[in-house]
Amino acid sequence: MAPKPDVSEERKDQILEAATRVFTQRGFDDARMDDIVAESGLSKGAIYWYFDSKEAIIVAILDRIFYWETAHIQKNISSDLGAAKQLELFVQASIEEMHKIEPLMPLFFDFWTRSLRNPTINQAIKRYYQLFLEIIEPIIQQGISTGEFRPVDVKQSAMTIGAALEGTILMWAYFPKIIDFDKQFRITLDILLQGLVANELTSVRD
Amino acid sequence: MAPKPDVSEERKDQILEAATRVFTQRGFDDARMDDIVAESGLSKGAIYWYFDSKEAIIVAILDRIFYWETAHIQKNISSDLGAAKQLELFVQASIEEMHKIEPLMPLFFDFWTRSLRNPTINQAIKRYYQLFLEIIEPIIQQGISTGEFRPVDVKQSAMTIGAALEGTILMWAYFPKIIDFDKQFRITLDILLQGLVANELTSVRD
Amino acid sequence: MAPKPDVSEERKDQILEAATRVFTQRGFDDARMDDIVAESGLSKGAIYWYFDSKEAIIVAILDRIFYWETAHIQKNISSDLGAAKQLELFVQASIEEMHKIEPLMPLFFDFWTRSLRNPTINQAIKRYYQLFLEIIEPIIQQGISTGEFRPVDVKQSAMTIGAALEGTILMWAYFPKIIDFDKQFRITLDILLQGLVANELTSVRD
Amino acid sequence: MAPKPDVSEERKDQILEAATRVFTQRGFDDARMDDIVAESGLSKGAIYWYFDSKEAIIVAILDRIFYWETAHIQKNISSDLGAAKQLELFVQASIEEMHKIEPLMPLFFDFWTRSLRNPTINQAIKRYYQLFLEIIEPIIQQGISTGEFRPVDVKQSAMTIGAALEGTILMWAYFPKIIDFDKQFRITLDILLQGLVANELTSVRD
DNA sequence: GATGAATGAGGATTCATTCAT
DNA sequence: TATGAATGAATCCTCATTCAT
Repeated sequence: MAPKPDVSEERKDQILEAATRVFTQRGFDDARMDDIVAESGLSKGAIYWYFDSKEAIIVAILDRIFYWETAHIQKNISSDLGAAKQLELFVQASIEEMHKIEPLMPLFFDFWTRSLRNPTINQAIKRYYQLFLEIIEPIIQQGISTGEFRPVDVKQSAMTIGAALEGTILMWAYFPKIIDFDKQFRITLDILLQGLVANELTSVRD
Repeated sequence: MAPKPDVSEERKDQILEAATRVFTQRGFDDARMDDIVAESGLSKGAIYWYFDSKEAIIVAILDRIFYWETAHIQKNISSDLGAAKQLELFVQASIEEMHKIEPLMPLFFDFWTRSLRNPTINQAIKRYYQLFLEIIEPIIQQGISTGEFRPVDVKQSAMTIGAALEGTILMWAYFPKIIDFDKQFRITLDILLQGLVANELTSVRD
Repeated sequence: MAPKPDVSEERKDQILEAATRVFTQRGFDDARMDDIVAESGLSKGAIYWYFDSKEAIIVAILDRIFYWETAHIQKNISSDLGAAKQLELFVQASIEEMHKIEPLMPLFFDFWTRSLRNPTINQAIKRYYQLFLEIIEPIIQQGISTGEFRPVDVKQSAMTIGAALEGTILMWAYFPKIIDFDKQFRITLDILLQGLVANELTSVRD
Repeated sequence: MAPKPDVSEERKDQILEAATRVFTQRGFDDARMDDIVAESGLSKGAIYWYFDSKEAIIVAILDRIFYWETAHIQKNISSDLGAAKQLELFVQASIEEMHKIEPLMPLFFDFWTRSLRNPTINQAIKRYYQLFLEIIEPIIQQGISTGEFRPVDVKQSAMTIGAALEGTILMWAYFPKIIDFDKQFRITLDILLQGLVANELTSVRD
């Protein structure tokens, strides 16, 4: 008899995809395990065979999303390019990613809320943002070194860029019809770059 | 006989303050009505006498916060001042407000999450952000008119500023030890202003 | 100062009328004291000033209805008339009473159910039925004595008549559109009288 | 591995029997789900696994009783017999059924009361009474055709018989010690038959 | 007499999780 | 592996009744 093929990963995918749909639609707390059972087409026992608890499913979903996201973040933007150009490329890539996970937005709100009381989720999000900043920082650093950017504080400036992008996503969740996401991202980048590039004014403040 | 003094506002405050403490600490979904009962020092019946449901309580809390916040947002920043200066003052005022509601941050995550499925909460937050933008826009408009700022798109630029500030708050929730809130806000403002002020470079791109 | 007029009875009426409306519409168990408060236009305290409990109100309503009903039952149907004629008059009077309390029918169901566990209500209903039978019995007795009726068992025959009328009311509650109440009552009386009057057949059986 | 035997019908029976005992004893509104849990020997969850709500349980009980009753009502009383004889047999069968459901009488009061506000219960009872009438009507019809009965209105006469029997049950609930159920049923039948059979008197009235 | 805010025991229902099969 | 019936602690909310004013 041929060894039974391992369907573990397949089943887990099946469950996580079903759970993602359910969570997206009803929110973590309003979603019922039975909803996931129904949506997945599996049985209650099967769900619990692959995942210890509802919370474990939530964490697994987060892991997948962030693993996937992380894998796609361009870590190796060629430093041959100018810093501004690199940031542009990075923002461009971010926009593309954003559009891919757009339908999952509701999940992120739940993750944010849950991260306050679930250390695992908190760590995952933190790591993700960290990674995000770790890409921006060297670019800014390069920009300053080459004189392309003003001698700003690298970490704080990176944080400003990251915050501006994250904030745009948040605002967009409330004004999806008003905000043209791509355009807004580019406008924001434009202003930020203008604020970073070196010119005779070192600071607007006296 | 002295007329019985109306204590209903007092009671509502009592309940909302207790609920705020409970929700902040345990999150809306993990909070139990009994926690609020215990924390408020009132009875179960009294809570339900003043509020129809647990959900009604969180809506009332949001209303109070936003009513209070809204009342304190400086709408009348003197237009005698330069646009950059006005933005500075606005950010300064925002920082001060932020510090006042800092302990309530966990609640905002709950608000964000619940706003996806509770239209009342959604509207309240939307209105608040709207108000926020409506203060920034005229300042930018003035800056452009006087030539102090580049001829940027007013609405989109206001959104950039708003998003940057909101995003900073979000990031700060994850890196409270790393981010010096006040400094970060000011750095961000500095970069944004640099990006808005008029100078020979119209755009860093191309 | 003129002595304050006693409004007790007036208030009690006010409460009982409101309660009757509420109970009729929602049933005893689904009705809330607050419904009665609202319907009566009085305060919670006032209700409890005049009645000790919800159950007391129910009993009071029953008492009023049965007192009123009882008072209207024709006890002194002239025995100068034939027994059949007397029964006819009695049924005629019953029909008229029925129409008066028709809107209260739902209450009777509640009374019936409650009488199983509330001795006071049970006694009241029992007394009422007893009274009913006590009117019919002498008529039948008279009919037998005068030879107008067959020598049936008086008590059991009275019960048959009473049961037929009560049963008609019950059926009518389920088939209000099919049953013409007045006609049905008269048909039933007709058959019963036919069954009671003396004729050569003493019994249809054997 | 032997397939797990389907115990769902068994469980439902178990629950409905326990609930019947509880409802009979305490009445629907006074009965607590915990009483049913205790009486059934199952868990709270099991009860709710099989029935959606307390209301659903009483509906199911009614359904079973009426289904069983309906199945036992003799629809095929041989028309070779005389109409009077058929009615006798029918009443005899009814008496036997009555004795079987005698302990459930208290439930019927709850059914009657709830039928006012629960369409499902209302329909069930209506259907049952309808069925009852549909058995009596053809017998009367036959009696009239053969000249055994007077030319009475079939539907109304059937209603009279049905009402008399139902009414007897109702009265008996109040005078269980006074009424000898079987005898009373037979007396009633006797009078009704006497009222239906043809003889020279067409009507007792004038 | 009258008010209505306050009480709190009680109750129906939910739902994550378990486990015998 | 997989099933789904069974568990029962937990939870929100109700509502008859009370009582200070």
